[in-house]
Amino acid sequence: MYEAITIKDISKALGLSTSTVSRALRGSYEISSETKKLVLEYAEKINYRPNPVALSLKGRRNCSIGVIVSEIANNFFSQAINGIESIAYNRGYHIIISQSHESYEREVVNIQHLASRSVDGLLVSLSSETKDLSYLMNMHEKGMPIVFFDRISEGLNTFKVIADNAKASYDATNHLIKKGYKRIAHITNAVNLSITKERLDGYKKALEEKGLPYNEKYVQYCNHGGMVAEEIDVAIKNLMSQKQKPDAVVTASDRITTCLLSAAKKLKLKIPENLGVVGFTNTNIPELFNPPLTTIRQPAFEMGQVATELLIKIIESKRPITEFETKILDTELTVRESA
Amino acid sequence: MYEAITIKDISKALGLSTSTVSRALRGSYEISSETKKLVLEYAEKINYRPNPVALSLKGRRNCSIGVIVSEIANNFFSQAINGIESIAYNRGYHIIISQSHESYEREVVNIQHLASRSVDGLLVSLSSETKDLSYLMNMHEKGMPIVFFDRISEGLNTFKVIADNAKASYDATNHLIKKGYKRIAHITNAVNLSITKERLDGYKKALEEKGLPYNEKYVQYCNHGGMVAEEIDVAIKNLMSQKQKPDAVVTASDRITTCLLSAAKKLKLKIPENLGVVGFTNTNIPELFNPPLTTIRQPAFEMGQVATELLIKIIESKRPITEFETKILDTELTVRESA
DNA sequence: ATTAATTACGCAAACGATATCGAATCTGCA
DNA sequence: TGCAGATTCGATATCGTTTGCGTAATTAAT
Repeated sequence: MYEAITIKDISKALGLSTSTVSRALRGSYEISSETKKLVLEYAEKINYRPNPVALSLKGRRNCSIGVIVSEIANNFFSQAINGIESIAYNRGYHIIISQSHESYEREVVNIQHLASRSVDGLLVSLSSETKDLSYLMNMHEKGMPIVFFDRISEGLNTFKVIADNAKASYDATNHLIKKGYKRIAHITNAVNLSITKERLDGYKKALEEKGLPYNEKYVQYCNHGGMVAEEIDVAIKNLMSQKQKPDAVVTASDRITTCLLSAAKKLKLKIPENLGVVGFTNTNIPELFNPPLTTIRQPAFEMGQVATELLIKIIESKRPITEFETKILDTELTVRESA
Repeated sequence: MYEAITIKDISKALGLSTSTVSRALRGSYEISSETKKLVLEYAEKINYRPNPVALSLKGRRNCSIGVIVSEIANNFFSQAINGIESIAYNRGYHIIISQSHESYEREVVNIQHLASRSVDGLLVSLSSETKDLSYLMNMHEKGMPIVFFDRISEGLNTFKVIADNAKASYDATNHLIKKGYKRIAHITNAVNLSITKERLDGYKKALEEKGLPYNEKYVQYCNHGGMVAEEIDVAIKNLMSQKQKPDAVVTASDRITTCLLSAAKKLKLKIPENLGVVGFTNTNIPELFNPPLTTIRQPAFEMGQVATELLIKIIESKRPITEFETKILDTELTVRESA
């Protein structure tokens, strides 16, 4: 197996004890400056790197952060991860990424694996299946720093970073209403996700304010967030088979938006004439779609950054933090041709 | 900090030694079946999980695989990672993902971090800056299993998994020629990447076979693979400022393709009338673009799967493997409206 | 000169799990 | 009864690092 230089190699070469070398490396005041210099220079010369595994075992900080998201192959999450990495890298942390694929079981397995590899903290965006948070609460109580982002839960008292989902869908719905659409549907994510509730609230509020009726049948849930293409087909079918077909849709995720466009193309539905579309999406090429998409863009990169800063704040805090807040970041509605 | 149940807790509770507990847990023949049963049941009851960090330190297998790619926010790589994960998960391995962001320095830092966290093996796709592989060769000689995928190097004798890039760009170029395009350009990745050479070869071969001249000025390299938008703008400007403007382009990456479409839109260039486009891209919605894209799709998911299977084969092999092969997977040309 | 304080370092235990070696108990056989 | 061999388990070293404690050597104070 791959073997590296250890502190023992240094101590042998220099005729010192391992403890002296260790302390010299860490700049302890107990070591004379000459010895320090000797050790430091030799370590530099042979390119010594402390073994993080041994450090972990000793219980010291690890300088690594575990990240769990449902799916990497998703613009929002890959951008968020880039934000996470940008901060982590600057602060000397490494990130370890896992995917839950919207499965509760895989979420638990992966998070436990991260914890047992002794990451210093966890950045969590919940799977759409997750209802029981006891495993996370357990870890949290035992002192594992955790910050939620995007898909959060009230069950855990810690920092949370989200987009202003309610306002975003309020704005989107409002925009459609202003454009003259009357029967606005909402295709959204799994029902128990925090983002789903937040977005639904904004959607309802906009309808209410303009005196439009709220029709339960106009809200379709995709339990796999659009990762399973069929569920979106079913959702669209459900919408379009109603007596009063909707004339516009607010879609709540990247996949849902694109699948809706595909379905509309198959059904020869003209956008925006037959169907207005405003979508939550973080694609960087909304203008290249046919038609160019009116989008709500979430500040994914910034969310990752803010969440990471908060997590590192917890990790590096001397005394336990008890006051937590939820950061809410603004979204951006960009009007193009789809509505 | 987060603390878990150890073998010591079990031994204390059961009045046994840690060695007995350890052996019982691993099913050693030296332990009586009653003791085994006792230990196993108790371990199950209190939900004991061996500490992977301690196992790593002991030098045993870790059941984790390090992955390094240039960019996660890239359809090809995120799909490849899903392929990697699908195999790894089934075989009981966890994956740890890092990004080089096309930087040699970050590649080295991240790979060394992965190695020092004692992953059992490495799945590597090189950054576009990487020329010096000595650090990887070093690890490889010391016994670290390594498999390259997509962006490979001849410098290391190990398994490699690539798409049939030469054939892919040959097919793409050929398709454009058949469609009547005469002056076909090629916007591609960094010059020292293996995929760049392979794709250029196929491009040249197609031109040669049809008796079309090869014009160096028609080949533009993007050293950041399109991550820096300007470099693509420059490439397009370089192409379009020539006396004999190209009438078609073969683009070599997702980003390059989409940036080209954006640029064409700005320049009011009509696709496919003024400019034929065939692009290497793994987007799952090529038909939603305007116009629908003629694409070369790489078998990203399968590449990830194959690479992972090979890596696990090396990891779990009793004796060192000395015979390595390079797997070449077929790509898929799908004709749509852009050419 | 004797004691106290300071400096500079080494010894050994610890983190959690495993493996080597050795020891205790039991069984079978002469 | 005595002894070899099998069976079952424990003590200990180990991985690489940190850390509490001990101690020798030097310096300062009385």
